[in-house]
Amino acid sequence: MKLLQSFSCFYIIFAVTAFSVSIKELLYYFVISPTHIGGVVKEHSVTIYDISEQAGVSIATVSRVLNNSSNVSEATKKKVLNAIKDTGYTPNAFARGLGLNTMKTIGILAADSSDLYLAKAIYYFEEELRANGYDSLLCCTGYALKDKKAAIDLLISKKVDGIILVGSNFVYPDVADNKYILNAAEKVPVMLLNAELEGNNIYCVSSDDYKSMYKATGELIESGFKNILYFYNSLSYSGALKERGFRDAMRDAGISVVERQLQFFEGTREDVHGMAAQLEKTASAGLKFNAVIAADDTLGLSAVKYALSKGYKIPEEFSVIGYNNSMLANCSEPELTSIDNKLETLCQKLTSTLMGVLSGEEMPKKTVFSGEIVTRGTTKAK
Amino acid sequence: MKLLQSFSCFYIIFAVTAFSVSIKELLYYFVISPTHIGGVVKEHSVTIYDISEQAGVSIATVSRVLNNSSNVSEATKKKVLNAIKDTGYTPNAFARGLGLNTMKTIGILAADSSDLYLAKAIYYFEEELRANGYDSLLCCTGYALKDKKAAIDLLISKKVDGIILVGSNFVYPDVADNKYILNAAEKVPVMLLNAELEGNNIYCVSSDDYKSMYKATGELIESGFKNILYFYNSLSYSGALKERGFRDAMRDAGISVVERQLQFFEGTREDVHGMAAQLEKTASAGLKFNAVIAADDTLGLSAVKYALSKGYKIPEEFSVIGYNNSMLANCSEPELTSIDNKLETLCQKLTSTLMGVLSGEEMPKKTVFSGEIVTRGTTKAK
DNA sequence: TATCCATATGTAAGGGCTTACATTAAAAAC
DNA sequence: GTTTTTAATGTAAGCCCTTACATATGGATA
Repeated sequence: MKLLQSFSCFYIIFAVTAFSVSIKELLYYFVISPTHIGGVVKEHSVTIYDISEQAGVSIATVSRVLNNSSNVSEATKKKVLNAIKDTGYTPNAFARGLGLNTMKTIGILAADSSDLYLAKAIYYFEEELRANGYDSLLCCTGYALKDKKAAIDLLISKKVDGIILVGSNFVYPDVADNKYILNAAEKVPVMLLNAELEGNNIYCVSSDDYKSMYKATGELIESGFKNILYFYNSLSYSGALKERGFRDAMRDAGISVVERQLQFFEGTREDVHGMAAQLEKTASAGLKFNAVIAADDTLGLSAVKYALSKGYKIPEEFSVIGYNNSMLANCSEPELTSIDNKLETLCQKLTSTLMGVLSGEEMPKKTVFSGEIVTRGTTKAK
Repeated sequence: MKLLQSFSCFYIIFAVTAFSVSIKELLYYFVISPTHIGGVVKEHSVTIYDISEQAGVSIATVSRVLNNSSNVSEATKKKVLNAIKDTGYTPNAFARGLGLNTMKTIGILAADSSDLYLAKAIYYFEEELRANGYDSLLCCTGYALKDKKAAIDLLISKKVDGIILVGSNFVYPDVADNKYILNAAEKVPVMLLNAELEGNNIYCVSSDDYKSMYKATGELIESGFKNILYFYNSLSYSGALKERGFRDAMRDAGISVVERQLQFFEGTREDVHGMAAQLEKTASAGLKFNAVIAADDTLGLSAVKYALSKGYKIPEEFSVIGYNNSMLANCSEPELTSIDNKLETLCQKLTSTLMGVLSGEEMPKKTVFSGEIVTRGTTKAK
């Protein structure tokens, strides 16, 4: 039996080679045919040609029906629509995109889409974009520069109509490092959330992190705290603003700041325990602090955790202010005072700006919203 | 001056119409040229033709270099790569996709990408997919059926190679409502995370939520709690499993359950205060409970909040178990015992299954992982 | 009735890429 | 030195749409 099979197989190959068809081609057609994908045999998919044939019209007419173009009689329209329904036809977005050079897609870049704040931003963007007929291509890049570059190239090759950089860590202090954004902006509009960068075709929407942090620090000082620790985990553009806000507020209050009073946390953004541990370590290394102002709610929460573990009375003996006013602020006990930077507003504004740019309107290159301190249990009420 | 302008403009139109160019065409070329997009004049973008010219080779060779195909001499390769670098060429993914009928893109559908758990899942998927050379098209659908349908159609017309449905709320109790998934699966493989559905080209990866909940309830009972409130906010597939796990565990322990002991929370998934308020209301309506088992960490956290507000000693007088073992579990004080359903493992498995399916391998239609109770401060250690 | 238009439909040319097949040049075998 | 093989490159067709322009058809206008 086995022998017979081999034989007949050989026979076929022989017969075919007589017609000068290569074995490779043979394999191609009979074995590794690319129409066999995903476990389903993809029957040659339905195209406008099939529709045009079935409806007895030209492909141009079909296309016109699909695009709701003018000058198609009701009768033909009906015929075409029926044919579409019968065949279950879906237009091929590639072919369309190739012709139109747009796929109505916006690339969204975020370092980490699971970060509470960024996730929220992505959600708002996706929602707004969809409402405007655009889709979102999501790329999470991590925090390394070269991955960000690669992701942008990829988005551009996918012909996105615009790029949104979610979060300030796309803009670097060193100007040269931002070249990759300028390059991208030569091809499509680039939108920055919570970061600023001058450049043609670059638009920025951000919250005034400097002012927010300056004000928050000021409030802590006013309510009697002088030994304030600044706790941060990002060297981003807005990170720098926040830090400056803290420093300036301290300086303006005549309080000097030693460097180790600014604590950088290197671990992951969710590691509440690690954060609390770092505060503990800092304290036992001799630094005295009875208040923490954090660049992020998670950091703020860890400070609450630390203070509770030390038995401090919050907010009388120990105060904490977080940043972003995320749901986390409601989770600790006492609840966390936090700076709300109006994320939803920012995202809406950014999207509408992008839409304006895409339709050729003149749009503001820079929009800044101011934040607001939401007072909860970790600071004294004024 | 104004007049002069008008005049010269008229002159041009006249001159051109003499060559029989329509006004429409004129407008097309001079005013609404589609090459003028996003405020930047999109110079006719670089194609392989430009590269081939500059490198002095054929387009086929350029393509071969781009695809790392065999049989290109080092010398030509270098020439081509230089030309690419010089021109800043990026391949047009549409054209590529049109030929290959794939854009190496997977559609990710989630009801709400800002939900802590779903966001994490999306993050893992994005990461895994990228590692496999695929991109992610993200659609957030909300929780309404018809929006889910529309989103799927959209993804299919964008020729995604597969679809991942993140979260169990894509599968409905009523079989007829799931037709839309079966339809999608006729075109591309559909992957379900934390849900199950029989069907050709549908693959499910989930955690054993029934067993986890059964076990967790059992532990609460064993440590002496009988008045357990089940707190949930989702009527999803896995939601039903969890509920059954709870009910069966109670029944098997000989404890009868009244319906209002199962509390459904209708508000948003982040509204910790609303959740706590509902527990408060339930208690003051006369239901006695000294333990809460929650279908989600946020719900669990709200129970901790409630218990603290009542002055209960946790975990001795009041115990809580959450679900998902998210970062929230580390945020409360005491920290929340929670069920870890191995999200990362699930996502990895799901992605690798999808990759297998896409390359034509036979893959398991259903994979189930069991969860694990991570004991923290809201339950007594065993 | 002859002329002109508006409306409805068709024809064909891209758009940028991949790839089977054809061709050429160089190396290996004779 | 001639023939065969192999490696390197080129040619051209096809992927499925959109749309400018050409054509056909009927009705309104002169």
